[in-house]
Amino acid sequence: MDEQPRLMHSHGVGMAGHPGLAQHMQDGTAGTDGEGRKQDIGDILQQIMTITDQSLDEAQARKHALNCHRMKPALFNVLCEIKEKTVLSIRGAQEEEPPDPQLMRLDNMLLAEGVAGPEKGGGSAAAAAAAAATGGIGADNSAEHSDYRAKLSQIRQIYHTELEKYEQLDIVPTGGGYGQRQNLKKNACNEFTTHVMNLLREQSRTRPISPKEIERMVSIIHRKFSSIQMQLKQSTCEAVMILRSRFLDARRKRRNFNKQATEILNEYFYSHLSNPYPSEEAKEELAKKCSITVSQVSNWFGNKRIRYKKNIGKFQEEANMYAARTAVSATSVSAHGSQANSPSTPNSAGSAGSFNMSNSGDLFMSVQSLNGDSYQGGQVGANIQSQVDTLRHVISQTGGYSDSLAASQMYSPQGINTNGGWQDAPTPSSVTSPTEGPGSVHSDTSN
DNA sequence: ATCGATGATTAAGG
DNA sequence: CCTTAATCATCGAT
Repeated sequence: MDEQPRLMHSHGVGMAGHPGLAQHMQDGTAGTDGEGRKQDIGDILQQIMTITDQSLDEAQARKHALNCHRMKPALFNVLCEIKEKTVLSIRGAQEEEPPDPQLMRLDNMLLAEGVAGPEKGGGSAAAAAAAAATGGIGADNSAEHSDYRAKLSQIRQIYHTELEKYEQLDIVPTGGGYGQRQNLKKNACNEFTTHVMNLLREQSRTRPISPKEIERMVSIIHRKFSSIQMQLKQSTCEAVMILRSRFLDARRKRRNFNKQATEILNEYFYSHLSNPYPSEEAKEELAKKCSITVSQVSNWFGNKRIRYKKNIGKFQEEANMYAARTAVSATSVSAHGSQANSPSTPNSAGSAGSFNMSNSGDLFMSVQSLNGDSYQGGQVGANIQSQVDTLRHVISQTGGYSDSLAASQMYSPQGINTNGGWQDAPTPSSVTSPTEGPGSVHSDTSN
């Protein structure tokens, strides 16, 4: 495009298209004195100003005369050749790049995410509706999943409509570049390409534009559109990734466990406070009871342990409560019941099912805390109170702690000593806690 | 809007 | 794999 003035110049000179103008230009280039040049420019400007005065017919006739000039084809070819050598050789270098690995990666990913592939199912809206309609307990999960799918299909739709615009199909400049195009789908790329092609063909009547050059231009356009496509794919990938992280990252859709599950977990925790490492079976059982996964149980215990250890005081009340509960269920049958043989939690929330006192150490601890503060004793009843009394007695004998501060301090010897935690407990996951040797805990306590 | 509680993830160590 | 410790991101109450 930028060569236009020069080419026009060439035409003017070579073909005498505009006698007056050519004359002056020749004069201008030949003359060396500034005086004459200035005058030439003035003349040229004058002519340019008056060029619109010429009738259209006259211009057309002149153009026609140009086109039909006998020297035109030869000159045209020569000029094309020269242009080929000078201008086009510069950018002939980067042709036919190999398939971009990044593009392939993007394609693969889009395919894997179901964005690029064929539409599946009868429209995801229906699927989403169906999933949402199932309702019930699992509704939360499936609803979010369907929401995810709906969003994904939205992305997918945008992607496809956009992609179609930029897709390039069969623009075949057959033979000499004046060939016919076939199967032209109407989209931005093809429209633009044909437009440019037509424009260049039109101009090739007045400018030296070889068919080869048109072809090259087409390929340049295609490259540009390819890069647009690439960008589209890239941003689609990004969108999918964001969507994924938004919906599939469990952290982001965290739901608190329901109260019952928390109760069960807490009961297990506080009744095994000396060694709160449930075995694999225990975890499975807890998971089943709480309707959560085993790894969620593991997470819960991991979090609980660390948070309990970090701030025991904060958990006192909770500890009291669960310990008291355990104690109640244990004492209410007024028997030192041995464990149920399964690694089950002491008692399932609220029900008077399995009364078991996991170990006396824990009870001891719980009562210590009762001794300390804030326990109102409402539902517990007299037998607990008596135990409190007894233990208070014991405590006062052994340690001499008598105020609420003592309670929190008394927790630590349980197993968490100042040096760091339950670490001297038996190998965590290999111990099925309910079948523990009672003595060990006591010895722990006495430390 | 803010803030503590909480489930999940990550890094480091075994 | 397991753990701990730190951290993230959300929930839920205020």
